[in-house]
Amino acid sequence: MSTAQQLEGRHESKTRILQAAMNVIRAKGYTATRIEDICEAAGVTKGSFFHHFATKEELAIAAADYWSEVTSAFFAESAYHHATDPLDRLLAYIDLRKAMLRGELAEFTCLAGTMAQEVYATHPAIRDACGESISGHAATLIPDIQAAIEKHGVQDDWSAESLALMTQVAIQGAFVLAKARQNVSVAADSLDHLRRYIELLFRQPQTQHA
Amino acid sequence: MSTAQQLEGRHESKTRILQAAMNVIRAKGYTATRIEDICEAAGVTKGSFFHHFATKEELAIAAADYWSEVTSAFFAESAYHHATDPLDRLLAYIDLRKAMLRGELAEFTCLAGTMAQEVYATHPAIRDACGESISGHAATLIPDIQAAIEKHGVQDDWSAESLALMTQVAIQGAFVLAKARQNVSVAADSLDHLRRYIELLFRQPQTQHA
DNA sequence: GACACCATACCAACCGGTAGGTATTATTCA
DNA sequence: TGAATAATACCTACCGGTTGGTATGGTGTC
Repeated sequence: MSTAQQLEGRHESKTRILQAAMNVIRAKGYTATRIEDICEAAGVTKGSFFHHFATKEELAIAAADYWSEVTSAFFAESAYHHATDPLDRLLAYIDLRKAMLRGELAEFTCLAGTMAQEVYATHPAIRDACGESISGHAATLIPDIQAAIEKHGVQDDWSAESLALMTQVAIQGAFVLAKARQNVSVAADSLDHLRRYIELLFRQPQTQHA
Repeated sequence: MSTAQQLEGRHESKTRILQAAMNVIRAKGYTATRIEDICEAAGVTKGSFFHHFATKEELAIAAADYWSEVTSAFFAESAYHHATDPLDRLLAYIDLRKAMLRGELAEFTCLAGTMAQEVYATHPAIRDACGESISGHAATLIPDIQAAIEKHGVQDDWSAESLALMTQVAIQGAFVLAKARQNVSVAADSLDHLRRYIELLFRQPQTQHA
C-alpha cells in the first residue's frame, strides 16, 4: 500500500465527515446542525464521529481549516492567474466569482462567512479559524492589486490590502442578500458593481499612467 | 389614559421582549438563543413570553418586523435627508452608516442580516421577514439615487435599485468581516470604498452633466 | 365575571457526549 | 516468521442536561 493510499484510506471517513459538515452547516447553520445530521450525510456512525473529533466545536474548527484548504487549492489552480496584466487578473477573479454563482445557495456560499456571523461572540476559536480563512483568501489578491497600482500609477488613500478586503466584503454581503431575498441575481449585480468600481479606480483619466 | 399610553402600557413587556430578542439574537444567533435568555434580558417570565408569542419562530418574525420599524424610524428622522443635492444625501447616508460603527458589534450590526444568513434554508417565514426588512430599507435610497442619476446625467447599465442594493451588500459584508476578524476598521474602510465608488460613478468626467 | 396579563411547576423530546465493546491494522521482539 | 502486543478505527446502547412548549392558577381592570 502506497503512502498516498494509506493516508486516503486511513482518513477516508474523517474526510467524509468534514465534507458533510461543510455542506450541512452551510445549509442549516452551525448551531442548528446536529452531529447526527453530519453523520447521516457522511454515512458514518456517531461513534466514528467522536473517534475523530472530541467535540462539536473541534469539528467546526477542523471544518473551517478544511474549507481553507479546499478553497485555496481551487483558486490556486484556476485560470484567472494566466492574464499578463495584473488588473486583468484581478478582474478575472471577480468574473470567476460571478461565474461560481450557480446551483443551490448552500453549494456556493462561504462556510467561513456563515459560521463567523453566527458564532463570532460565542465561539472565539471557531470565529478565529473563519477569520483566518477569509483573511488568508483576501491576501492572495494583494500582490496583483499592488502590481496594478504600480503599473497604472494609481495613488490614493487606500491600500492594496483594503481593496482586497473590499472584494471579500462585497462577496460576503452578496451572499447575505442572496439568502435573505432568496434570489441570486442581487449577488451577480453586486459583483458587477464591484468590477465597475475596480475599473473606475484604475482607469479614471485623472490618474497619470506610468 | 391616552391611546399612546394605552399602547405603551399594554404592550410594555412585549416591547421589552422584542428589544431583548433584538440584542441577544444579534450576539448569539437565532438558534443558540434560548427563550429563557430573552426572558432574562427582558426581565419577564416564561409565562409572559408565551402569553405574547406562541412559538420561538413567531418571536423571530416579530423581532424582524420590530427591527424594520425601529430602523426605519431612526433613518427617517436622521439628518442626512437635509442636503439639497440628491448625491449629497446618498453620500451623507454612507457617512452616517460609517459613524454608526461604534460600541460593541452586537449593538450596531444588523438583526435581519444575521438571522437571514442563519435560517434562510430552514425557516422561510423568518427569512422572508428579514429579506423584507433589508429590501425595504434599500428601497428608501432609490429616490435619491434616481434623482442623482437624472441630475448628473449618468447613463449606464445599472439601475437605481441595484445600486441601492449594493450599498446594503457592502454594509452586510462589512459586518461579516468585522465579526470574523473581530475588528471594526475593515468595515469603516469598506464604507470608504463604497463612498469612493459612488463618487466615481457620478463624477466621472466622461459622463455629460445635465 | 370576563379578559388580559403574568407567574410557577412541569413535561417530553432532543442532542451532545460517554461507556464499553469489537474488528482491523501496525509494531515489537523472541 | 509469527506470535504477542498495541494502537487505530470504528460500532451500539445509553445517559443526563437542556429547552421549547404546556398546564394551571393567580391578580388587576373594565
